[in-house]
Amino acid sequence: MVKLLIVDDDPLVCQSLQLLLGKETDFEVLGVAYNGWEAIEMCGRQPDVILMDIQMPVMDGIESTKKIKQQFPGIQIMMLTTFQDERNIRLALHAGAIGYLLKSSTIENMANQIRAMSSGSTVLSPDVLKAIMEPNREDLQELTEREKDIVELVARGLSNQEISEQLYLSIGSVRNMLTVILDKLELRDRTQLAIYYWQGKQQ
Amino acid sequence: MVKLLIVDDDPLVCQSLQLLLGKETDFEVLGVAYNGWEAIEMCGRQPDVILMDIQMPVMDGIESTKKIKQQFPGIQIMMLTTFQDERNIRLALHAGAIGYLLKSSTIENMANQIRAMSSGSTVLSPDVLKAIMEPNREDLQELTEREKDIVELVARGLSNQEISEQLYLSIGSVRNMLTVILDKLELRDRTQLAIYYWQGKQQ
DNA sequence: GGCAAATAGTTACATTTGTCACAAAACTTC
DNA sequence: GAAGTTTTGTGACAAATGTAACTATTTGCC
Repeated sequence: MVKLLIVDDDPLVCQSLQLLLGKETDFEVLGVAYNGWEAIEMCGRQPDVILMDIQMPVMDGIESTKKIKQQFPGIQIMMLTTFQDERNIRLALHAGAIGYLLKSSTIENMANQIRAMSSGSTVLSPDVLKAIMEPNREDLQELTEREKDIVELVARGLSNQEISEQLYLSIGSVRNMLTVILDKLELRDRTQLAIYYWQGKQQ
Repeated sequence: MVKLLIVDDDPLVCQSLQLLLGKETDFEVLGVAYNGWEAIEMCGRQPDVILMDIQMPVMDGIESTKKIKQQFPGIQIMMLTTFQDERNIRLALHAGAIGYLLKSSTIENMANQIRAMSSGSTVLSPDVLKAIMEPNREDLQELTEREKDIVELVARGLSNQEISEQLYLSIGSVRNMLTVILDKLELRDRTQLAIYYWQGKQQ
């Protein structure tokens, strides 16, 4: 029997999840909470799995995930979200969540995902996995095409000389463009640019 | 009903998985293959999910995952492995696998993981997730403690000046140590080091 | 005690990097 | 065709980076 706690500021979401998941014979919904604070208080009831919304008033999903994981490391937490927000994925997983799913899943899928999670496996939507594995191109949009080319090569560890050869440019141009890129992204040097490319904005 | 294909060069593993998973009422084991080639041939039987060993003769799990995903994108592939090899994780996921699990899982857990996968979710062991998200410390072992400290800070984008302040060293020492680090890891500059730290060796 | 490694330092040098000012094609867009 | 952006370039400069040679403590170990 998997004991569940549902945390979402929208009562409608809570109720429908409670109703639908409650129908599964191997699930028991211990209760619902409408914000992070209430969620922490309700951990006394010893749930196995918490389904947690990310955006909530009072205390958001990531904050409360951190707190819960500190006090109750055995509880598995799955973040629920309406869209995949790349920034939050990393934060949530670092906070200790082991699932990150879109609310659009069918109940049957969700139930299977919860079962897999309850044994400790990490469950993600495929998009979410992609977002973790692939470089962060989202904020590179303010760059021109040519600038993006340069970023790619810097992120592979090439020197200005090598970049100029790859792209058939003079070194001076490469350096000028790099200055513009660093300025646009508010970074200081190529190393920070490479880190940004692969890791995204720090905190 | 989830239709399965089991691929492993060890007949014992194949047989026991076939026997144990076959007991689940919602699973049907379509067959077993002993290498990547056979696996591709057997995809004609239209499995939903393939459980695939990584190390196999003739054609390994990653190669055949790539091929299968090209020809049959709808088939979900879960890699099975006896230990978590950080290098293979990325390769397997890039090849198109959406699960990466240790063979040591119980059959019940494995069944739940397969069910979650069959709906398209990615399922990973928590260690595996950690390996993807956390920096690659494996080959940093040949460095001394102090050198690792420096690597950490370079990988956060700090300048030599800033590193020397953080660690209470002279800039000269930082630069000397960095030279040694780059030499040990066969890298050229701090940017390549940062990339290596976050991304690991480029294939 | 002696040896090896790790830690920390200095000085000097060559190279790379990043910035700035300025400019000229090439390309869109109105 | 005028205006604005993108792309490309030069030259000069300051700062940061990486390397090399050499030294001095400290630490752990046989």
